[in-house]
Amino acid sequence: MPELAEVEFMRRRWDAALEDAVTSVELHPRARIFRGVDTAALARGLTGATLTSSHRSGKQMLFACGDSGWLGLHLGMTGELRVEASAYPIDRHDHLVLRQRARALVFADPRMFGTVEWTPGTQPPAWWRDRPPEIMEPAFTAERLQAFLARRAKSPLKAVLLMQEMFPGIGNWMADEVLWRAGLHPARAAGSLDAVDCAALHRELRFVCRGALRSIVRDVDGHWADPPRGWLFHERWVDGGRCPRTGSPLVRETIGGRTTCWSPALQNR
DNA sequence: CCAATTGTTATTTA
DNA sequence: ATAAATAACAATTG
Repeated sequence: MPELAEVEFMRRRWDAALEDAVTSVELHPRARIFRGVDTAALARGLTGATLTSSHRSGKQMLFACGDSGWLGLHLGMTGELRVEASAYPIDRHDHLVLRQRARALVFADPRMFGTVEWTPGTQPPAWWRDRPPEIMEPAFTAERLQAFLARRAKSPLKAVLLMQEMFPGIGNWMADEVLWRAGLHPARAAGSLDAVDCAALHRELRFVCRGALRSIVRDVDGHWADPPRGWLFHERWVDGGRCPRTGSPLVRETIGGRTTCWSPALQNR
């Protein structure tokens, strides 16, 4: 479920725990979510440690745990972070529970496509240093975008927008939202865009990321808020959904291996 | 029973 | 060899 802004929402949930010590750790060591992780070292490193800061890059989160180490989390398709009361009993799909004096921090993920990782020591993990620029940052230029599209010339735009190495945080609904706003057909070959199309794509990528972060991160009764009215988001899963701009029927089909919703009347370039 | 799911990666195909 | 397409992962819901 979680894309850029939903991940940011989850990160901020755990910020309630910063500067507090972890008194104990509960986990299911054999859960697939811990594939490749030394769970004994993770439990040892986190017990008694203090969460000192939290970070996000795309859909990846990183929590600094004092001098002890770094906890990396990815929510996959169905992961979530929650804050529960200190006596909260671990539930079936909760894979990692960090207990503090005042609360319990829970990482749950029914489908276990998410990942947990632990890097001991004071230096952040190598993968964190190599993260690509966020779409909102100045380093995400139209020139970089155009060069990337040229290297994926024959792939449909929809598939290319899901590539995290260039578009960190973009997922299925955000990709559809961006292409809809840019008026670009999701099956259009990435290498066929001229400078004008490319500029439009660049502009709408930034618009959708900014708008999603501004709206979704707001807390509404313990859950994230919806994107603004008028966004494709509100129509894309509705049977008989209509394009918010043209009022014409929307179409759903598999493009780039994912269910894609688009407006034939609007996305004709 | 069948198909679907807002993610990523390994494997297969072209 | 490389890029693109597909299967796989796992659980749940309709």
